[in-house]
Amino acid sequence: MIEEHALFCNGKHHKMERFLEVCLLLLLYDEVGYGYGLIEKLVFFGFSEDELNVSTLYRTLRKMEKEDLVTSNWEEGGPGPRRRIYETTENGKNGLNQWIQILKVRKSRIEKLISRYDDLNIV
Amino acid sequence: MIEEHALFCNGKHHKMERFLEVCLLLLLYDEVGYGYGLIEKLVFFGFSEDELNVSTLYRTLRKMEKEDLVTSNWEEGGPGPRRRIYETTENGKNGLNQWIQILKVRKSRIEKLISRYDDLNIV
DNA sequence: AAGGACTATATGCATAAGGAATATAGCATC
DNA sequence: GATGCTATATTCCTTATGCATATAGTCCTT
Repeated sequence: MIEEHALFCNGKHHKMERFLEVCLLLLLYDEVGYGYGLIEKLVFFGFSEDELNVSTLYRTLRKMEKEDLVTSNWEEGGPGPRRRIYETTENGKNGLNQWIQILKVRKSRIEKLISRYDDLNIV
Repeated sequence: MIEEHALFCNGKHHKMERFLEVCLLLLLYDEVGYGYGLIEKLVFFGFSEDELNVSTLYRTLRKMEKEDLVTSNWEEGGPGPRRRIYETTENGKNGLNQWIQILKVRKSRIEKLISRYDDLNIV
């Protein structure tokens, strides 16, 4: 019984499409960052450290670089392993603006659905 | 320039994952429905008639039936082509309850992101 | 009644997002 | 120099979804 429900709502497929990408654009808007370090900052947006997939993060950053939303450089000196430091491009900043509009639409759709659900008056 | 931004935010990939599925569960919660007819009702949730992909709709309904979230029967009599009439199962109703919780989380994440974006004070 | 328009459902092909596992490599510390 | 940690990268796979196309019955018009 419970297992069936778990089956329905299980897994990791509750991410909003490209939401990670938008979070990254926002985090990099006014300060640079690197892959591993960004993970901690993503907690702010509700990503738990184990929920967030490291490979997804790196793949996303590289993809965003290809699309000229961010650029990267290897860190000069510094302790520990080398870090690839990312920063947002102008193009990325414009893209963020547009994504915010899209997210507002998403939000209002969710609100509509929830309020209609509440109207059902389920016991 | 504008084209590049369009490139970033173009296409149809701004759907929330499995959002359609949840809308269908809600629409079928207290009254039955069939594929084509559900399209009109989905407008309520922000799906424009051309935005909504018909094949996606039918495929989604069939998938939900496989997962025992809905059941279907061919309509008896009635004018026009035969319709496959869907209704929600108990399992589907429980699933909806769970999805609502997930959507509340999604919503709060979006809100957090938007408010942080507003804090940037972009001209 | 033949043709065309419309309703309704279904399927094959392709792409994109993202998870799991694994690989590589430098640095730290003992 | 062996072990463990930090950091980045890649391969394989599944899922969600769009586009195009197929099928078939009904209705309307001439």
